[in-house]
Amino acid sequence: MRGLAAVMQGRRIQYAETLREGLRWPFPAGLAARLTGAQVLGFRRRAKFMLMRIEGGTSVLIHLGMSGRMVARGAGHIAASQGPQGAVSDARGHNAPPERHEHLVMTLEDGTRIGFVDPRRFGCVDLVPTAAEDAHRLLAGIGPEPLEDAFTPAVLGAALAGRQTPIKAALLDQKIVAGLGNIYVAEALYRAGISPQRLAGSVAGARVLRLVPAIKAVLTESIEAGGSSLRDYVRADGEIGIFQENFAVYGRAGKPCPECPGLPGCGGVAQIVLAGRSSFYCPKRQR
DNA sequence: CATTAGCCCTGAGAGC
DNA sequence: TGCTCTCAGGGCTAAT
Repeated sequence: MRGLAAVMQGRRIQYAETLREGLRWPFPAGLAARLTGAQVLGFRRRAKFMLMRIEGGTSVLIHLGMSGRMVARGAGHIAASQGPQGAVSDARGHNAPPERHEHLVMTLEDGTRIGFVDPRRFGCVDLVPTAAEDAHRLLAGIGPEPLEDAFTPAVLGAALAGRQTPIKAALLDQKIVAGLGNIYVAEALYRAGISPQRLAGSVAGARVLRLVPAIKAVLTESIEAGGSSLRDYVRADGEIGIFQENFAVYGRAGKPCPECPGLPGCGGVAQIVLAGRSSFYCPKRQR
């Protein structure tokens, strides 16, 4: 979102075009027309959704899903494309051929072209009145923002109390806390020394006191590193985030965790499936 | 109500 | 080289 804001905030969208009917859901009627000619007023984020305020009291709600990315190119911006499609890096403006899996294109007056690229099409775009952003059906009921001061051990502890589901599943539940995904849940639980299998209701006392700062630290550090770039994700400016280099457990099955450097009898990071998702943890450090 | 399985998609990598 | 199989930053919906 910060990358997009740097490119789009205060600028006017000269022309917008949808290149297919929709992604996860059909694009809202008149999306391209609403974007065309509108000035971009500002951005905010709620959970994993970006909200782009444009003229006319409208906001554009954007979710990148699993494989989505916003790509800015032309007018001096570095292309985010990679591989064989990299040849379009010096293409400018709206006449450039669409990148593979580019579904929505916005061209600014200076020729910058911003594309929503999403191979798996799990992402979504919708329009919502700016005055009622949080009333959108996809945002209603979402839990507290983990980086805000209001997210305290007391608040998380209350949300987890009585829950019989594994803490891993509870933290992925956006109604309990907003914006955590599979990677950051794994990393936060590692730092807090909590097993992903532990029942959520039993995460209390000292464990919640460790978990809340662990969540805040993981997210803050990753944002500072530009995010985590696995497979196809790149930021709007084409640079990749580098937080994946700091993963302690995610994707590191069998390798020693940072705190247990190859001790005899230690099998290293374990991988199990919880809530339908791969979970990585150190059985020695996480209880 | 709380929790889980299925499903929406394409692409990359592993194994044969 | 090419095929098949499995898995991947998410989250809605139906079933249990």
